[in-house]
Amino acid sequence: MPAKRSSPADGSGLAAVAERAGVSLATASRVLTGSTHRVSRDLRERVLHAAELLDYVPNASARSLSVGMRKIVGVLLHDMVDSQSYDYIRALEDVADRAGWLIMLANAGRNIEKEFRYLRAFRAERVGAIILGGSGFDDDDYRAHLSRELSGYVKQGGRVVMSARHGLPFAEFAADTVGGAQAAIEHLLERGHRRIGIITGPRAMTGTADRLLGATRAFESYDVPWDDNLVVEGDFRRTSGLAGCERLLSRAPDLTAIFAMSDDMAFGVYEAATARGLRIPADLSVIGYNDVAMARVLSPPLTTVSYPTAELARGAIEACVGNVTLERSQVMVPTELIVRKSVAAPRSR
Amino acid sequence: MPAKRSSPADGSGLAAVAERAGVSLATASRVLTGSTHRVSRDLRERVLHAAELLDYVPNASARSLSVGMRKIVGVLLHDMVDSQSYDYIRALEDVADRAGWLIMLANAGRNIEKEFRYLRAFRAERVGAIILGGSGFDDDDYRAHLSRELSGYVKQGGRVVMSARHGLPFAEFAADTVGGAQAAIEHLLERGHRRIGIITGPRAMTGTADRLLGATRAFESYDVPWDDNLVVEGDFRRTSGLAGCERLLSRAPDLTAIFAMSDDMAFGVYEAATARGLRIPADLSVIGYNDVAMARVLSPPLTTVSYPTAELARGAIEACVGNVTLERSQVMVPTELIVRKSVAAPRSR
DNA sequence: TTGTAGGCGTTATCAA
DNA sequence: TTGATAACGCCTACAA
Repeated sequence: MPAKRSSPADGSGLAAVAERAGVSLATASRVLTGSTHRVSRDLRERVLHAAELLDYVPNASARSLSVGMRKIVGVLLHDMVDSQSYDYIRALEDVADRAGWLIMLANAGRNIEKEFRYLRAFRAERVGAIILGGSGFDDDDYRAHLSRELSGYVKQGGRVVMSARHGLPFAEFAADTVGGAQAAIEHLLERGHRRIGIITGPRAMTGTADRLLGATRAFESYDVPWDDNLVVEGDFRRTSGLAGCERLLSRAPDLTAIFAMSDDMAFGVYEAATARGLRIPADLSVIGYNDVAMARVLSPPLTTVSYPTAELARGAIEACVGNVTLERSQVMVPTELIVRKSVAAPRSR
Repeated sequence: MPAKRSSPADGSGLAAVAERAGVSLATASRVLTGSTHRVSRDLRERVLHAAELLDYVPNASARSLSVGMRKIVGVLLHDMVDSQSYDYIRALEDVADRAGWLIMLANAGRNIEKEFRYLRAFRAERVGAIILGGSGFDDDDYRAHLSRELSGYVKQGGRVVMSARHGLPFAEFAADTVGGAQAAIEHLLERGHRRIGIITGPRAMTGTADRLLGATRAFESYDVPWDDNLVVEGDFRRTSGLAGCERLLSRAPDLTAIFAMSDDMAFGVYEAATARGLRIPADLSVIGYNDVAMARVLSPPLTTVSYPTAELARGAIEACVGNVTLERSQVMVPTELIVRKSVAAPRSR
C-alpha cells in the first residue's frame, strides 16, 4: 500500500539524496548512474556524499521500468541432477559476473508445468536472456509450446540460448552427444565385448535419445544385433545406476560390459559390482559419460566420455551477455572418449 | 529510452489488455493478479481472453515498484567449491519454488570485494531475503563491514539468514562444525593414532577455524600434544587434498592418519595414497568431512562427518520465505561421525 | 462491481 | 551545466 508521500523526500530514494544534496533529481541521477553527462565537481561530490550518508541503494526495479530489459540471465536447468550441472552453474556465474550480469536460477526438475511457470517468471522479470540448460523433452507438442513461449520472449527483445536441445530456432550450444555415445560403445565392441548392457537416462529426454542413437550406430557399424533386453532405464542418478546394474546382471548374467549414460550412474554400477564381488574391469567393464572430476578418483579410474560442460556454459552465457547477435547460430562442441582403466577385454566368450 | 507513448495501449502491457477487453486498468489488474476483489464473470473472461491473445506477461519490475520488496531470495555463496554447495542450492531451490519465490544466485568466490558488490546488487534488486551460505572470513573488520551492510538491508525490510557464520546479529542456521571435527579426531585418537596429519581449508575462513578448534579440543582431551608441523593448508578442493597429502607424507613419514577438512580433499588423499602405493586404511587412515554422496562409493568407503547441508538449506530458506519472524534466532544443527572403512588401527607405533 | 487518479523511484527529454 | 517534467507499467485507495 503506497502510503501517501508525506514529504517529497522522506524515503531513502533518489529524491532524498537530491534534496539532501540540494540538487535536482536529474543531477543526482546523473551522478549516481555514472552517466556521461557532465556534472560539476562540486555538485557531484555533494551528491555522492549525500548518497553515502543516506545509505542510498538504487532501486533496480524502478530503473528497469524506464530502461527496459535487465542485465539478468535466467538459467533454467531441466534437471539439477548430477555433478555436472554444478560445473555448469559455476562456469555460468563466472562469465556473468565479469559482464556485470546477475543470475536467476531455476530448476524445472523434468516437470514441464514447472518449466513453463519459470519461463513465465523470467519473462515477467524482464530478464535480458534465458538459458535452457540440459536436454529437453523428446516430444513434439512440448517443443511447439516451448517454441511459442520463447518466440514471444524474443519478440519482447530477449535472447535465448539452449544447451543440448534440438530443432528449435534459437541459438544452440550443444555437445556432440551422439558421437560420444557411439565412441563409447565402439570402444567396448573393439575390445571384444558383445553382450553390453546399457543404463539409459529418462526415456523422454533428448539427451537419452541422442546417446541411444549413438549406441545403435555403433552396433550397426560392428554388425552386432541390438538387444532390447540389455537396456534398462535410469535417471542419471547414482542410485539408478546401482539398481540398473543389478537388474541387468540378473537379467543377463553373461554380460561383460555396461555403458552407463552418466558417470554418476557408472558409480552406482561400481557399487553394485563390488557388492556382488565382481571386479572391474576383470569381471565387468564399465564406461560412463561426462567425465566428472570423480571419474579419475575411483579405482579403477573410470573410462568415460568427456562432456565439455564448462565450455558449453561459457559459450551460452557469452552469447547472452555479449554484443554479438548470433541468432540461430548452432555450435556443436565435440566430445571425446577418455580411456582410463575400467574397460578390459571380456573375461570369457 | 522511453519512447513517447504513441497510443495509450500499443504495447503489450496491462493497458493494452484493458483496452482490448474494453475495461479499465483497474479491472484488468484485479483479474490478472488474482486479487480478492470481486469482478463479474463476464469482464473477467474478457480480460483473460485479451491477455491470452496479446501474450501478456506482467512486468514484475513495475509491480514491485508499487508493492515493495520482492519474492526473490538472493543466495550468496562464499565459495562454490565442493560438491556440497550443490546439494545446498538444490535444497534451496526446492523450498523456494514451493513458496513461489525466485532465486538469485551469486558466488563471491572468497573475494570480499565481490561479496559486497553482490550484496549491493541484491539490495538494488529489492530481494526480499538474503542468504549467506557457507562460512565467512574470520576477520573483525570484515565482520563489522558486513554487519553494517546487512543492517541497512534489514532496515529496508529485508531478511537475512546465515549458514555457518558467527557473531553477527542475524538469524543463523549453522551446523555444529566444531563438534564434528572433534569427534573425527577423537575417533582417530581412540584407535591409537598419535601422528595425525590435518589438511585444513583456507585459514581465513571461519569454517576452517571451527574445525581447527574442534581438533585442538580433541587433542587436549587425549593429552596429545599439538604439532603444527602436521598441519597443512588446503582449499577444500580435491587437488589441494592430493598436494596436501604429499606434503604431509614427505614432511612426516611416520604419519598414520590424515584428517581432511572436506571429503573432496579426502578424495585427493586417496589419490595421493594410491599413487604412493599406500593402502587405506592398512597403511594410512583417512577421515573426511561433509559426507557427500561419493564418500560411500569409494573403496574403502570413507569415514567422515555428516554435514546437514540440506537441512541447513531448508532451515535457511524457510526462515526467508515463511511468515515466522525469527530474528536473531540461532539454530545449531548437530553433525555426526559416520564410521565407514577408511580408518583402522595404526600399523606400527 | 467498476472506474478514476495518484503514486512507486528512475531515467530521459527538453528548456533554461 | 542544471532543472522541470513526462514517461515507464502497475497497484490501490477512493469515488461512482
